[in-house]
Amino acid sequence: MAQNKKESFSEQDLLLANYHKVLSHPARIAILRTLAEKNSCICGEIVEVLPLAQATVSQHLKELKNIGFIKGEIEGAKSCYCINWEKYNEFIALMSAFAVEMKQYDKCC
Amino acid sequence: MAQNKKESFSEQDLLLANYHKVLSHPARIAILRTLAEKNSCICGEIVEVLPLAQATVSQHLKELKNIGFIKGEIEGAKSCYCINWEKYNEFIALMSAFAVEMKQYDKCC
DNA sequence: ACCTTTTATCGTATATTTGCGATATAAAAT
DNA sequence: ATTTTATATCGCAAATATACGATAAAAGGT
Repeated sequence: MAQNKKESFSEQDLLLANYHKVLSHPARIAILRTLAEKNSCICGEIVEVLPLAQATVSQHLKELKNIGFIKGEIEGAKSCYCINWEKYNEFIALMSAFAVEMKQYDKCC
Repeated sequence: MAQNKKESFSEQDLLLANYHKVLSHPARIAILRTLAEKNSCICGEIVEVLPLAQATVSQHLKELKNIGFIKGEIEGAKSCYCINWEKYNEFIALMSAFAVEMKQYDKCC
């Protein structure tokens, strides 16, 4: 970026961009899908399904956790992850609000 | 990336991730909002509003155009941009489908 | 106590993104 | 014809993201 101009943008635009950023990698999309489908949440199973090393998957899981899309609990030696629907819905609501806000002006070109 | 593993993911996950990627920068969110609000579409006006150089804004516009979220027409020396709602709606639909698909399994943790 | 299993983190290499000045292009204005 | 205005593109520097091996940490099994 040469210089970081991100702080010059509005809080709302930054927030929305950050949500999108977390979903901007196919591995993280695949992790969410796997968590939902498998209904099992164990980290090792995710590593098995993805074409990535364990360290890499762990990193992606961390990003999903940081933004709040998933929750993680340690169960003995294993880690149980699951989707945090509350947060996910919050994001969907934010997106919808943005879309509605935009569409009310739809008279361009 | 050391190695590019992106091709190992499903078409659907790649597509969804790419849409999100374009929206993962506050400048591009701000451009969409500006296009919708101003209802005017002239590139110069966007440059004025954003805290970025003209070259940088032009680059962000290109990315939005590549994915199809905006359309651009040359009007003499100026460029008129507008939101491509068809494409935007396509993305929203894809997202919704993903959310619905996930929620049907919601029994985790 | 020791080994195994499972996951997180560190360090590092490589790839990609971001940002901008300089320049090209092309139409409009003088 | 020349200058001005508006935008796109090139080339490069800096910042971030991605990937993974090595290693740490922590619990379970023997």
